Amino acid sequence: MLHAAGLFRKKGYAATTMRDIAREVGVEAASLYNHISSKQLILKELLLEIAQLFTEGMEAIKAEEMPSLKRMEALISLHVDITVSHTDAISLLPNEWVHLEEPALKAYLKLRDAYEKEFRAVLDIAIKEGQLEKLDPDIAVFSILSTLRWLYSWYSKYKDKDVEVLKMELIQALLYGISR
Amino acid sequence: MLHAAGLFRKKGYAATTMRDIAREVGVEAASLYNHISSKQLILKELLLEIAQLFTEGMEAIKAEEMPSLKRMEALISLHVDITVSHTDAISLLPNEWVHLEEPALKAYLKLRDAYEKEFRAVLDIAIKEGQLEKLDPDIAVFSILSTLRWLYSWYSKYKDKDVEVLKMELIQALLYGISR
DNA sequence: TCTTTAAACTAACAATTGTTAGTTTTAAAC
DNA sequence: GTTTAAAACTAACAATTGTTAGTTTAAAGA
Repeated sequence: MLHAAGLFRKKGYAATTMRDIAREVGVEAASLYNHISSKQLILKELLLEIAQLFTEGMEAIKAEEMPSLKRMEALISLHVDITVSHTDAISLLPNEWVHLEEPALKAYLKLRDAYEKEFRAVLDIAIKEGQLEKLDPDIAVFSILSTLRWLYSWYSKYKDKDVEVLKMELIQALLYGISR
Repeated sequence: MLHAAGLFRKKGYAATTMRDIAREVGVEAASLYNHISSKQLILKELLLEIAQLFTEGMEAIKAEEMPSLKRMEALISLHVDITVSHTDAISLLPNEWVHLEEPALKAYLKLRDAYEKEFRAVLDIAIKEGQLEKLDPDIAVFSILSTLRWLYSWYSKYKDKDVEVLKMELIQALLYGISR
């Protein structure tokens, strides 16, 4: 599973063969089927696991009582935590989900869209409360999420970076950089 | 070529077959070979054309005399212009370049790395001149480029948006949002 | 109208794909 | 030491892949 994630990241789902994965594991391709029932299922489990982590993280943050700006900070922390702990798998979110087949595709998109909607809701409140510069919320949410989505590739080059420092710097750049 | 770009974007290079492209064009797969000599060459031409556009744009901006902050603005405009005029092809830059074979791969990476280096140099000067908040330049360049890279997917949802307005908003969010 | 050239077609190829069937090995439980 | 179950193996399959060869059609120039 971890081997597959690394290969999917490096070559993409479609270009990764079961024989590639098997070679990485040190086994013949057919032997993989004693452990998983299809290539497609590997992708599904990887993507839905990450999506689940985000969904649960969002639930926890919504449940806790705090100012909306602190909520934004918590969301950024959440992205950093998942990126650090699941670097390969999270790299599949931006693009490889297109290879999901139904019904997994619908399930994944449902989680993703719900997450984005809630992310945006938190940002909207922060803007409405006047805690962030008055700028197009569309642009703001897109800009912040772009950076957080791409974080995995940046993090791979700075693996020794302290995670808490990274969180602070991102919070600074993405939130307080544009706060008044 | 444009058909191929659209399919590569939607399904990825590896998962797009020559028969897919042919169907889109309204022709049999073998007929494509009267016009291009291989699938790989389509990818190479698409990616290197975009890389060339960025390289030339950077050249032009470097050649002109202006304050470093205006230079950053010009770079953002460049990204927006290329994104708007080549939305499908630019979507291949973040991931699909991994399917380039040598020697095209080296050529592409050379252009990309040179561009990023020069982008970073412009930002460094702006920071050194005290025109931008004092923050980790690594994070700043990563954050700005992430947003600009993902712009194509955002733009696809807001195709009717005025391009000049979009440029201004992005400049505001990415630069003056963090200026002092 | 005839010739020529570009571009379409059909048919097929060799290689690679995900996956299955059937068999042998490994290793833990008794 | 035997039994049992998990997990490896070899061999093969049907489908799909990029691409080539050879042929027919379309269209433009003479």
